[in-house]
Amino acid sequence: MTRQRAAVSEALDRLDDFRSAQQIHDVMRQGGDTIGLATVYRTLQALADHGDVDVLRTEDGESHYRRCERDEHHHHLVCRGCGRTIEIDGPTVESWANTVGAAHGFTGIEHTIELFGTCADCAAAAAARAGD
Amino acid sequence: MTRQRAAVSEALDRLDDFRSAQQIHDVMRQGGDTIGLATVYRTLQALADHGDVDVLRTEDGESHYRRCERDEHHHHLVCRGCGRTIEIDGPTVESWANTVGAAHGFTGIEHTIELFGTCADCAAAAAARAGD
DNA sequence: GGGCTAATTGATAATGAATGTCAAAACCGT
DNA sequence: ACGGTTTTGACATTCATTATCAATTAGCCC
Repeated sequence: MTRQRAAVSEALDRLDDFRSAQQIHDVMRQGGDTIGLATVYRTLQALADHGDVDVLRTEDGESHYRRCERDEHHHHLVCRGCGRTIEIDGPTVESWANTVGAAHGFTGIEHTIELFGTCADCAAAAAARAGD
Repeated sequence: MTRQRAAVSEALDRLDDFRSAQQIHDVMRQGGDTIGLATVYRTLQALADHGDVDVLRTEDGESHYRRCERDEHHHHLVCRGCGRTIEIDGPTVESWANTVGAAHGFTGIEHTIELFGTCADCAAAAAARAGD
């Protein structure tokens, strides 16, 4: 463990929604950390491999990272408006995925599941704006 | 409809698994079509917007396209070995997604679900190789 | 602490998918 | 065929990510 890796980990603790590697790098520099962009990328990837951060591929192909709270396999429900993220587990989908895969003779099933929606706060805000 | 758009559509008919825009462009050129890369990108995107092709984001951030067989919303089960793709629908997951979203006060739920596995043929081939 | 070796860092260059540009070419109703 | 609009495509550009590699640092034995 190096100073830089610890700093990335700390930065992730302060942030609580998905951010790109570059955003994390910017935040760290503004917070006074001296760290190179390449190192941020490397560290985030290492953390992701280790299962310490969640990775989300945005629609335009960027990877966004976020400290994950739980160790087990899980998915996300992300608000389109504010980016608030809720970690969810789904025994239902896990078994569904395996069943569907097995039904077609597939083994070693893995799955990618992400949910997007508008959270109650953002929906209320949108309604207020529309009411003006 | 122009000659180029028709050609892309035909190329997609011949291909039956997910290919990148560049691969499709290459195949077309080798097949004698005269078409620019930019046009392939534009056409694929238009087709995707129209729901005529499925888009899959690979792990390294590339978009892969494939003619889709059914009109309704559906997901994919893709073989890691040979790329064979099976289109699946999942009333189970659809309702699960909405239920989970609603439970957290989210509205307008959308979801991304992809399944990956090893198909029976590829599993058999792997077993044969291991047996040597 | 001093010294040693291997791993890590970071400025910069390179990569590569995807998009913007814009003049030339193709389309279409008349 | 004609004029205006749309589309095309070679090329340049953007931008996230990865490779490079010399300089720095971590880990460790004494």
